[in-house]
Amino acid sequence: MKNQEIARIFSEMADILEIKGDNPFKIRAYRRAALNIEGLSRSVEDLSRDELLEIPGIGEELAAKIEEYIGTGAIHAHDKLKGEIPSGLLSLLAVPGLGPKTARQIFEQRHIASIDDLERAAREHKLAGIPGIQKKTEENILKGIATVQQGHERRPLGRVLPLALDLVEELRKRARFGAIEIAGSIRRRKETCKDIDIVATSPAPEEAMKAFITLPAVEQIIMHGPTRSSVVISDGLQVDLRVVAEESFGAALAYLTGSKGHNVRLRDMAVKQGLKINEYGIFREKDEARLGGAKEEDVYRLLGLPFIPPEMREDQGEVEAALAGRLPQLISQADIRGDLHVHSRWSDGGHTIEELVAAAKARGLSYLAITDHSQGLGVAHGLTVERLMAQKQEIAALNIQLTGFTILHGTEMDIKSDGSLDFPDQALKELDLVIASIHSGFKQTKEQITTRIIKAMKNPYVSIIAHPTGRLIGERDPYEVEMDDILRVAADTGTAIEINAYPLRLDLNDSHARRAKELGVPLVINTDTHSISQFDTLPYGIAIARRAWLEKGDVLNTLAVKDLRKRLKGNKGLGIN
DNA sequence: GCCGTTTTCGGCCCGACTGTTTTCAGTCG
Repeated sequence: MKNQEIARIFSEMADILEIKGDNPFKIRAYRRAALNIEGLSRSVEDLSRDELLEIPGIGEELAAKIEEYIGTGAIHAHDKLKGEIPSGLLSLLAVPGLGPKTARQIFEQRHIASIDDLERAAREHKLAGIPGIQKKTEENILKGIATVQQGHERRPLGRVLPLALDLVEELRKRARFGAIEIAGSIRRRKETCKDIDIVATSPAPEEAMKAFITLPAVEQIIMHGPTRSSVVISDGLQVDLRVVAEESFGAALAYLTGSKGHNVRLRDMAVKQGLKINEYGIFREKDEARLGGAKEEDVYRLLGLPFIPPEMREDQGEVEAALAGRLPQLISQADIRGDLHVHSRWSDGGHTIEELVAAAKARGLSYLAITDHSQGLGVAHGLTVERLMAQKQEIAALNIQLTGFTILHGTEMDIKSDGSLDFPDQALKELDLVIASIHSGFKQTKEQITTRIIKAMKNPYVSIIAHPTGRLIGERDPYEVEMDDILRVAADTGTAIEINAYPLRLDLNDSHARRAKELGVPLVINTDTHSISQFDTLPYGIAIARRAWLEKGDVLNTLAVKDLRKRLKGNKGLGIN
């Protein structure tokens, strides 16, 4: 996908323009374009000129540059800009606290254009004396370099969200708080987050801030003011706390939830309506009269917009959809009626089918598909055809005893490296549903892997493709796959694609899932449970679905089991409705 | 460079905190 490459180029062009001191609005235009291309659900290669122009923040000039890149593999204006500053100077911008103005000064006055040289100069106090730099700035630069070297990568939502909830609980124990909410990218449920933003009210703001900066987990205080403080906690994660008055809580929550692009859009709309939005409220421009701000809804209502759910606030067309009254009714966890991807002790799961059923019932589900691994996956104790048939008997017997709950019998069948399927059709047609997925040959070419998956989808018994890119966030890159081709074939064959809720998978991701919806691909949200606690990862799958603008009707396992059987591709099974 | 029920030209979101300053620029979110 060229999107990431083009986004990186636009972002780099913005950096260079900033170092050069170019028009700030032009710089912002490049940054906005970069962000929006990065979050796009389709590859720019597949878009016509008109479709490119529909992307927020892309006009004639940038559309032409995108086309130039697709055609020639380079953008002339980018190469030209790169020639105007020394290579290496850009790398200085990676140091937190060191921006374009200072970087430029450092280069012009000391001819420093690498982080190594910068570190040496700071240690030897050779930066002091540059306008605006004294001892303290040298120290901060050294701290910033340490942060860069430690690696400040984004972390999976599945790690950061529980950590954030713990911090909130800890804060409540240590100081008096009124409202307290996690904001930022965690609230938008981005799949990875680089910091934790908390917004709160307190009857004793100073006490609240004090409690925050003295939390046991705090390793470094970046800044500490009366309404805002930032710290770094033990594992290198930055945490920001904002404390505001009750009348401002909603405005602050909206502001700190972002995204930045979304906020800019709202504020822009406000200005045009003679209003002003900041983190303290919504005000009338002419007399500064406060119109609202206690509730987040105020912000949207006063702009004449319906409430936009946090997961959609990415400046990816949600403002336009809201204006047109076309906001989707996002799916919620309560809509999910069953889980279609569950492993039992028959393969590599930790529990018996009965235990899994009890856990699913306790969570309000009304059906479950037992989908143990197939024979080829030896490490997971995959089932032979004989064991699969024995399992079928067990499930049939259990179903007779159950009321108001149905166990579907399925398999998670391996798509083997050579593209063949691990069970013969005669076995597959005995099942209620068939998941096919890849567990080997990750290093194959994009064409090979795409072909393997497409071949599986063309099998009439394959109902679902699970975790279609195989990624493990932060641990294993997705394998190369032409997702748009996969999704088109899925739509043609009626094969469902899974959103795997396991926090390190989240596969499909949000932008692929949004594209799937556009193409009319049926989707399912599954936990891929191997142990009972994993049922509780469902909210992460829901989060991805909501970020993809999915509605209840887009997801098959919101259906009652009877209707699910009608919609799932493959054998309708012999089971009980 | 984008964008338009105020505009096709002239606007473009807003504030906290820090360090280095004698009143503010730079950076960040």
